[in-house]
Amino acid sequence: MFSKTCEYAIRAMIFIAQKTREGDRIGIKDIARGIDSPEHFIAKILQELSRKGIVQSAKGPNGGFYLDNVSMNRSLADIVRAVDGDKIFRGCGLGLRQCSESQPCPIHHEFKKIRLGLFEMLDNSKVGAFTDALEGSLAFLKR
Amino acid sequence: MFSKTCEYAIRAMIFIAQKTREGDRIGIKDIARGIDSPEHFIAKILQELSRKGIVQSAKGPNGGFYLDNVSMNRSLADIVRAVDGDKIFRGCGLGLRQCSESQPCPIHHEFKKIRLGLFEMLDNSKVGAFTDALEGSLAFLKR
DNA sequence: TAAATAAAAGATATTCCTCTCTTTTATTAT
DNA sequence: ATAATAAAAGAGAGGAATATCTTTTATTTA
Repeated sequence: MFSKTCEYAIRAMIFIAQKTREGDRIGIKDIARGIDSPEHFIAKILQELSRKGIVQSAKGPNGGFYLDNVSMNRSLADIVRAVDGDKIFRGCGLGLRQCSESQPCPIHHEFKKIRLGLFEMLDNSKVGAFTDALEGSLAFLKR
Repeated sequence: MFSKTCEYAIRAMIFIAQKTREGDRIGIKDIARGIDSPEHFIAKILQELSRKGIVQSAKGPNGGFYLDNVSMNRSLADIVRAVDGDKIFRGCGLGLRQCSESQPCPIHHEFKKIRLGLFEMLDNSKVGAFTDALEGSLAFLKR
C-alpha cells in the first residue's frame, strides 16, 4: 500500500510524538531501535521530513528529533503525501494516466470510494493521537 | 496500490474477456495495443497467468489468448492475489510483520476496514462483468 | 577554545521491479 | 513435409527503491 520509506516515516513520526509528549528529544539510534528500522535509512527519511518542516530537529548534545505543536497535530495523510506524494489518493487503480469521471477505467467509481475511505481515515489520524495506546501497550511500533 | 505488473494484468484480463465474449482469440500484439502496455512485458505476465490456469492460450495460427468459463468468472481479487500475492489484503499498513489483533500497529483496526472494503470490491468484480461498459464506451482500458 | 555530541550531507552498494530482445517450441495450413 | 504463425522460454538491461558507510556541519558543555 505505502512504500517502505513511508511506513518507516509514519512509525518514526508516531514514535517521536510519544517521546515529545514525555518531554524528550530523541536521537536517530533510539528511533531506529524503537521502530525496528535501518538506522541510516530512517535518518535520510527524517532529514527530508525535517527540510519540509514536518519534524523538528536540533544538532549537538541533547539534540535530536521532536515535534512542535503544528507537527504534533499533523495527520498521517500529511506524512503520506510528503513521502509518497498523492498518487495513492488520486491515481487510477489500473494505472491509467487519464482516468477520470468522464473517461473512467472499469473500476474507477468503486475504487474512488476505497481511496476516499483511506484518505479520510489517514486525514483523521493525528500523529499525536496514539500516545495513550502506545503507553498502555494497546499498540506497537516494531516487529 | 497495485504493482504495475498487476495493473497490466487486470487490464489485459478484462480486455481478453471482452474479446472472448466477441468470440475471438486475441494475440499479444493486439492486447498490448488494446491496453497500451509494453508488448514483451505483458507477454511475460500472461505467460505466468497461463501457467496458473487463470488465462487460456493456444499457439500457432489462429492462436492467442482467451478465457474459459471458469476464468471468465474469476474475480479481480483472484488476479491481484495471483500477481501481487495477498500482502495487500493481509499485510500491516505500517509494515510490521507481526501486526495482529492481539499485537496491533497503531492504525491496525481502522486499516483493516479499508483493506476489507478493497477486498470485497475486488472480490465482487468478475473479469467478465465489464463488457457492457467497454462496449458502450462507459469505461476504458488505455491512456 | 577544545572535545564531545548529534544531525546533515555525500557517496556508494544492493536488490527488486519494469521492460526489452532473442531463441525455442507448438500448432495450423498449404 | 514445409512454411507460417504465435505463444513459451531464456537472458539480461535499466532504473528506482532500499539500505549502508563516511565525511561534514552545527551545537553544547567543560
